[in-house]
Amino acid sequence: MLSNSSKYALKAVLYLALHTDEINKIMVKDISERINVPKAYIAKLLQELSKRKIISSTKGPKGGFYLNASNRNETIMQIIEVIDGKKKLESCILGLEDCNEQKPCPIHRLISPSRSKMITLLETKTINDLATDLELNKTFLPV
Amino acid sequence: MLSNSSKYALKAVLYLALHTDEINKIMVKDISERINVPKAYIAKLLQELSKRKIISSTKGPKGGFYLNASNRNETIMQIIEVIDGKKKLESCILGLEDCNEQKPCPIHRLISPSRSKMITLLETKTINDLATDLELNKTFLPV
DNA sequence: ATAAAAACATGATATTAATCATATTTAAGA
DNA sequence: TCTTAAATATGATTAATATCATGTTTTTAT
Ligand code: FES
Ligand code: FES
Repeated sequence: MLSNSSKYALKAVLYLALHTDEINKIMVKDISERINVPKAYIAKLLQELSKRKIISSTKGPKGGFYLNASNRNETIMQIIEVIDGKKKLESCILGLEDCNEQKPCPIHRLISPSRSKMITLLETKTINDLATDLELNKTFLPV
Repeated sequence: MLSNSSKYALKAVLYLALHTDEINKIMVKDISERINVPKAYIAKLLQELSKRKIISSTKGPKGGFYLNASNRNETIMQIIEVIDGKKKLESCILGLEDCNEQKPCPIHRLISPSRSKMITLLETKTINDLATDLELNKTFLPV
């Protein structure tokens, strides 16, 4: 469903949501340790997210990664899109070129409603929404 | 979501459902051509499915692969399980060791109901069900 | 100005999944 | 019973992901 890279990216961004802001930044070494993902690997992902303005960063001493208010309103899907590309979730489950109601493959109707629901949720929920759940201990983000 | 291998396997089994029985078998070379999957690749998958009794086969001249009545009542999920393993669909989308309601990850509640629905359907629908839809032109299986 | 600390850019290696190849076994038919 | 046509078993190669490494640029503080 999601690549390892997307999972890691999502974890990292949620960690940033809980522990950073414009004042309190965190560097890749610390993120890596806290979410238990290899430093060089998560660094590459964070750099990509930063380039696409999903997260923020500043170089140099006292620099690091963080989320600003605008970043917090990005949706889950935007992260997934940057890392995995959009088609991955929407493509035909049997690998048909294009997935639609007019010429559905044998399992299209079985999974399409559930999948659409899922996609809509991922497109709607923001980083902030998930961070709030975590803060209220409604959900958990183990290492 | 599904591996390439599972997709191919599913296509192949559906093709068998439409075009074979105990009398009329088909050999791997022909399946390969009709579903547009490399011969050596689909051969390996069919052999695995045959070993697990999801499909039937006989060796030697006039031999080939086919579905018997019992095969037709296998569910979609059984095919996926043989090829991909069950955990692939049920595992936590963030890669958490175990996915459950007690300690849900931040997106568990977003996707869990849809995913459960999907899994139930895959566990319920049989090869025969899908083949019937195809025969009635309710669904399509392009190459 | 300069040194140090951080992200950034780029590329190399390792692991896994996808694909291909081939020798062996089994069954049908002459 | 011998030849041939098929699946079967096993392994090799290739391609895609995941992982790691390192030099470059920017910024802060001396
Ligand atoms: S056509 Fe296959 S999932 Fe939509
Ligand atoms: S705990 Fe992550 S999807 Fe269930």
